[in-house]
Amino acid sequence: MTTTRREQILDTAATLFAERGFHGVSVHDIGSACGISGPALYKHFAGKDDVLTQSLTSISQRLLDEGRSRSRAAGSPDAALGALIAWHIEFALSHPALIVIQEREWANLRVEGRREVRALQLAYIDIWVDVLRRLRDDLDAAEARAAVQATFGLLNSTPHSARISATAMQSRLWTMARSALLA
Amino acid sequence: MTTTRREQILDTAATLFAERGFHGVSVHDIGSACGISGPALYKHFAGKDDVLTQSLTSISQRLLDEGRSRSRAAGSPDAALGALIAWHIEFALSHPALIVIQEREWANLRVEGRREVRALQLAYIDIWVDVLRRLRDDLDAAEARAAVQATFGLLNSTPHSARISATAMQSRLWTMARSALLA
DNA sequence: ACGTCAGGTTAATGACTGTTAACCTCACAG
DNA sequence: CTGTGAGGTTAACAGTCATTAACCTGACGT
Repeated sequence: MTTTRREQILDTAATLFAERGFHGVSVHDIGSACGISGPALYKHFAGKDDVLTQSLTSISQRLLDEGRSRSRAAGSPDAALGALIAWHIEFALSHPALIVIQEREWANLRVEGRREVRALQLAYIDIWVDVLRRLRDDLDAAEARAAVQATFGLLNSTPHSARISATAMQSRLWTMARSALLA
Repeated sequence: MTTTRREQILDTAATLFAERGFHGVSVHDIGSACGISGPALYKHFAGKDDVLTQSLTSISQRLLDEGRSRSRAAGSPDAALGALIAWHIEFALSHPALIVIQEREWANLRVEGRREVRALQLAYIDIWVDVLRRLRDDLDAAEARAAVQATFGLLNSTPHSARISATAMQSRLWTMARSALLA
């Protein structure tokens, strides 16, 4: 695999941020975990903030793109909902650190980046809301949005538990999310 | 209301920790938000760590005590589950900052405090697991625990959404949690 | 052969951190 | 009265932080 230094930094920084929080990690920590040391980070990023910003935007973009594509590919609203749930679970299980920082560290972004990430997150939510409301005409937009965000909480809980096998967790979360949304 | 300075510090510190994370808040920030300044905090706590520790243990203790009492007071496993869900929602909706730091900042505790908080959290989870397994004999202990933690994720998501009225949110979360657990 | 430049290095910087020390004030028990 | 202790204050501490500056190396196009 051809991981550039840049990607390596983003990866290890995400892990460290997930463990100790943005302010709990120093640039020395990040560099050190990459085999380089401290200020070398500035050859690839404008600063520590920039590392977080790039992480969060790339995560949000990826969730959005794949979610949109899988939802479109589905034949029915019901299939689309199932596909969205499966995709989110797949991502959360394979990238727990990214899920953690995406839901916890966006308050540490500077205004510009925060707006961008927020917009991407809202677009992702909207995909879910559209699909859900096609299956539940009793929900108005605000209620549907609340239900979707609650479901994200459910699916994003994996990093905090994870005692059973990945496949068992996968199918259990899928069932729980589906019945929570359609209840 | 008779809020002592000590309680005031715990309260405002919890809010600040929830907003910017433990390392993102200085003792000057905390004191300043209380109308006192900086080192005055040491007249009430052994240090910054101590503030977080006291916060988290008191939160976990309170969740556990009330959860245990409400679960015992219920007439049936089904009623007990409903009561547990209602209690957790009630707490999460009225103390969003406490919910946030309880699920996010326990890694910043020193070993002793971390063990204590972890034990309280596990005891709380066990109450839920016992009730759930009385209703679902198809779940082994590990699966039930995973399901309960996923439900916590769902219920704890309120601080990140909350656009609809409290009562609407309350009943929606209740329904979602119940059907997720019993699916 | 050679300049250039991407990607490292260490040293230095000023700001900010948690914590301690030394001092002040005032309510109030004796 | 008086003195004592709870609950404040500011000043000073050693460390750590993100960031910049100045310098080094080696691959590589020409």
